[in-house]
Amino acid sequence: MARTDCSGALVQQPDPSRAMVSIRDVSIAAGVSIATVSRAIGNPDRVSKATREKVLRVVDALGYSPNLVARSLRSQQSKLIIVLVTNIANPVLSGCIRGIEKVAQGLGYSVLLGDTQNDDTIEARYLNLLSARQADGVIQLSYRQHGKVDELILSSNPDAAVVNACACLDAAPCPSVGVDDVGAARAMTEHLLGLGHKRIAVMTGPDESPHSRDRMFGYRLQLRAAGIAFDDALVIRGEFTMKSGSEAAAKILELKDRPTALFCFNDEMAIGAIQKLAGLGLRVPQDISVAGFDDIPFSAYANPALTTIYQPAEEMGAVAMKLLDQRLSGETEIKTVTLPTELRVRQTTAPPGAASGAASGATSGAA
Amino acid sequence: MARTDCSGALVQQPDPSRAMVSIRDVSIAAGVSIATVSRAIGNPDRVSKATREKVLRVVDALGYSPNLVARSLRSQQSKLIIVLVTNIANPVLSGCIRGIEKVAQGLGYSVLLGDTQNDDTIEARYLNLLSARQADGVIQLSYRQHGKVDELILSSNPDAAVVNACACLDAAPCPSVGVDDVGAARAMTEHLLGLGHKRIAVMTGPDESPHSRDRMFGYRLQLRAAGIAFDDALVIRGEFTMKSGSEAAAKILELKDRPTALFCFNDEMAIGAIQKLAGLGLRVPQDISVAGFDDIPFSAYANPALTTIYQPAEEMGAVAMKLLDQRLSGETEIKTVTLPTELRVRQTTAPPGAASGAASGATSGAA
DNA sequence: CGAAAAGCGGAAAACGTTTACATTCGAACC
DNA sequence: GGTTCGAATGTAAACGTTTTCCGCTTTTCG
Repeated sequence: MARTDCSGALVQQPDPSRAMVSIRDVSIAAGVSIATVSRAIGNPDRVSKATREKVLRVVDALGYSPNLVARSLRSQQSKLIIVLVTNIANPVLSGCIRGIEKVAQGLGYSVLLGDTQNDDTIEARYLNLLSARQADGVIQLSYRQHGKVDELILSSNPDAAVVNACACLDAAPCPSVGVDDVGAARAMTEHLLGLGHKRIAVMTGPDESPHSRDRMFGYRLQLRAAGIAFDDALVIRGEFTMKSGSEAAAKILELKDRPTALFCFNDEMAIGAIQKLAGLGLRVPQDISVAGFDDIPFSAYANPALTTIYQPAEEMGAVAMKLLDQRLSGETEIKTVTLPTELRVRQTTAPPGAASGAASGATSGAA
Repeated sequence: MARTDCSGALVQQPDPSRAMVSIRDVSIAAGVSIATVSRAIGNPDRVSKATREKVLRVVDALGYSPNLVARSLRSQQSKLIIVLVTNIANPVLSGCIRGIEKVAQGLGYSVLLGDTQNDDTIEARYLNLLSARQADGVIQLSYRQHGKVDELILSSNPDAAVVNACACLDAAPCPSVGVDDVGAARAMTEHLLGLGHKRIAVMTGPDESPHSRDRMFGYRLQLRAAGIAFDDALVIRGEFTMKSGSEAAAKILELKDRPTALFCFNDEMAIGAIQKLAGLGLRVPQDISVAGFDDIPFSAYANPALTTIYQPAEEMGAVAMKLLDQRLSGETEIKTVTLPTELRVRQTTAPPGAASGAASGATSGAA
């Protein structure tokens, strides 16, 4: 009897019996051997046209779809890749994931996402899928550096199909894609210096993070280039979250000679900081300029719109997936790709003590 | 020769030979049969203590880890589940995913994330993993209703292991978890009415979205309860994005009798709308109140902080995963779980024409 | 002390494919 | 017309497990 689903459409039921139809069923129904069915599907030129069509008709009629598990077992590859990410809610990382997925589609891979939550146990669980042959490769998408990936995979098997993205470029003994954190931080510092700021505070993430380290390095380099002495009192430590940015911002007011600009090492921090500064009666950018890093989607819509550094997240993901595919195809060279960032000047930065409201507004937020 | 990884640690190499070590290798090295090795690992009580320890020692020494593909083939389950999501960058959905992952961990499942980008082809690709036995079940996490899930899976196999989350509760012929959109929209409308607003505009998402439909229904219900006639001119259509919210906000000013409040059906829209309204010279909430829906993390840090409806995203994910597990364990009853929402009054809503700045500030954003 | 029961471990089938090798058959070549 | 070659298809091994069915040894109990 014909069933009607909730959308009201009349639906065919190719396979009335519950049991899964296998290649054997197809071979019997088509009157050929199992091998011929397999060939008709995977190597169409190895069977005659007549046979191929007959088989494909039966495949259709029976609603057969090959058991990928069996195929994996036999062919020793799963066409599955794992993406390890410390925090799926991070906009940069999720942009990167989207880039990975898009390229993976085209290359015939499915993407298994593992949210490690910065937990070694969970990370190890996912990596186990690699050694258990349930996945072909791994893209590591995170700030953590000495996790299980290094330990479990690369050290015991330097040829493992691992690629690094959105993390430090130099340390990992595997192909990587990322941005020039040092250069980008220099550009932002230069922008602030160019506006006339002399005392520029920075808000940094955890010391272990290579991003913290590299951005700090860029900041110091550019200060030196401008002949301004680095002042450790202007360094505020926090985490890469809005909450932490909000909390840490209070320390700004405690400084005796209050800085006129604040460079936060990511946008969430900056957004949290701006909220707290506004609550404390400081106007941004009139009383203090604030800059971020990442250009997450919300930054363009923040009020005022955030000056920040754009990272090509989606493109990083795309490149990472391509690198992984090359690796899986036998490429052994360890490539490192650096993608360009872009300074996006919006409304949170202005000359110190500027009477006029917003900055020149060169790049408006809402595209 | 001992290798040193980038972190400087000296690393053991349990398996110097490149080839993967199999259960057969273990059985030979331990001097037992393959069956015994399998039992020692999977059914520890079925072998003697002495044998078990001997085997496990060898397993350790050789660095053996079972081939999950072979195990899947034999045991007919992959311990993999697929999460289909229309947009991974959506904060509600990524919160939900996190909830799924947490529960999945505990139940021994790994999570395969599929970003469908609202594309039927991609969705079908992922669903194919189900029929190909590469995955055990699916959690559909999206607004789209008549996609391939209904068509391919449920209609031809009503018992398929599919669970719906964050979507409409009534239509899907499968277990679901979600919130009471109608009730939540009523609560928000009541809040605005309670502040004294008479002309409340709404900004809705695509008409196909069950969220649009239900939230609109709640809005109208509450208007009627308050004896206020529904005015179609106050309905602005858009998409659930900041960009769309920003664009649609311009229409507010074109209305002849300008509304004093704007209820956006998600937070992104509201954030986009506020940005545009501010740009047009309207102060929020003094000149116009704005409310959102979802309570994404940024809303508490927006300036001013957004009044909105909190959805328990992570908990929805957790429940969805539990429902799926029940389904996979043979449960056939189709359960529907509704989780409570919460009205979070922040700074973007105030009485119409209020001279004072912000609202009472009952619930401050930064927790 | 003998028989039944229980504990332990081995042999082999099965899961559903892919593919190397074998077979068949017709066509082409000398 | 016989030999050779190539195309088309079939046979069966292999992928690495889990698990059923047995048989052997040891214990338990009458």
